[in-house]
Amino acid sequence: MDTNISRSRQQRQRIDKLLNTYGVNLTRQRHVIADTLFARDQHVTADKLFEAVNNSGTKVSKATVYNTLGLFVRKGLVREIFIDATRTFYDSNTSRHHHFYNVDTGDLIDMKERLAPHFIDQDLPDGTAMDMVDLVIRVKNKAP
Amino acid sequence: MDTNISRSRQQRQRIDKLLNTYGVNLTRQRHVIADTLFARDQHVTADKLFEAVNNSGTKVSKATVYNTLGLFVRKGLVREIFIDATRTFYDSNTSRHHHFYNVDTGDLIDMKERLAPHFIDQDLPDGTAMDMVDLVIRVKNKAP
DNA sequence: CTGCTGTTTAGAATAGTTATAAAACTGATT
DNA sequence: AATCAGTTTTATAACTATTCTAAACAGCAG
Repeated sequence: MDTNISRSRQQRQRIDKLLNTYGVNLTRQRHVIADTLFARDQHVTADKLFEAVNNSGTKVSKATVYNTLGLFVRKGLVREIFIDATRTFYDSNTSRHHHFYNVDTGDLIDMKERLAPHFIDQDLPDGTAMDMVDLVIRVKNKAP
Repeated sequence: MDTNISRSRQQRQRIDKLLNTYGVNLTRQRHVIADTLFARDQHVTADKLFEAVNNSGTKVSKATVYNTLGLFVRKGLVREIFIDATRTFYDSNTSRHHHFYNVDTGDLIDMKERLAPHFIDQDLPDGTAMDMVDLVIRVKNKAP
């Protein structure tokens, strides 16, 4: 009966280590947020994460969820994916990959890396350096 | 002294034809909006367009600018480019091309097509068809 | 001319996000 | 141990981009 307790303890330590590695100070709020976010590889909106966090017992304000996600992005723990003006996803998988976005269902799906294009660092606008490649293939459901 | 008048008449006719071709009913508001938008190939935000339109004499509400841009997108006259939660650009050039976005300056720059990747229609998620490819290369200013 | 129908407009409302002021923490000093 | 200064974190309140909806309008039929 202590499997749950010991698993959650392990999980807690895993998160502690992760946040430390990326130079993020530990707080109660950040812990719950990270815990929920890194439970698995996922694409989540700030709002959905806010719901999930607050359903898990601990109360955290929506602003804190945003601030924390912003911090995680700056520290490199998660990646922001802008789909449209009202849909920003946070990807708990930061490895180099791109996305399919289903405009009908709203699902964001990982693209196998081999499909992703390889870019040349030459030919960027003068005086600029590559920051990040944002590739989203918008797909729609086939009519049945 | 009638060069201006005749040019604007020509321009008016060009816009009339354009909107007709794409099946957009003509109204006073749509005409000013289209006139401003298609004056040249450009990347413009709804807000900037709203300003430009209202500086040119005719008063149009911001909601109408948004509604009209939405209509133009659906009809295929312009293309939406989502940069982040607070920045949606409308591109008056709908030909197949992609973009560089300078995160320091906020400029959106066309990418020469030959740099753009060529995608395969195979390997899309099951039951889906390609809708549109959104590729934005985020660049930052080189430190001097 | 009058009533009907679909379309267009724009004021008001909404939703996602951010700024700021207050709260909590840290850790040095007495 | 208590106090204080400085810093970090939180979350309320405010903001801004966008959309909804009710009213205005245009075009057609009788």
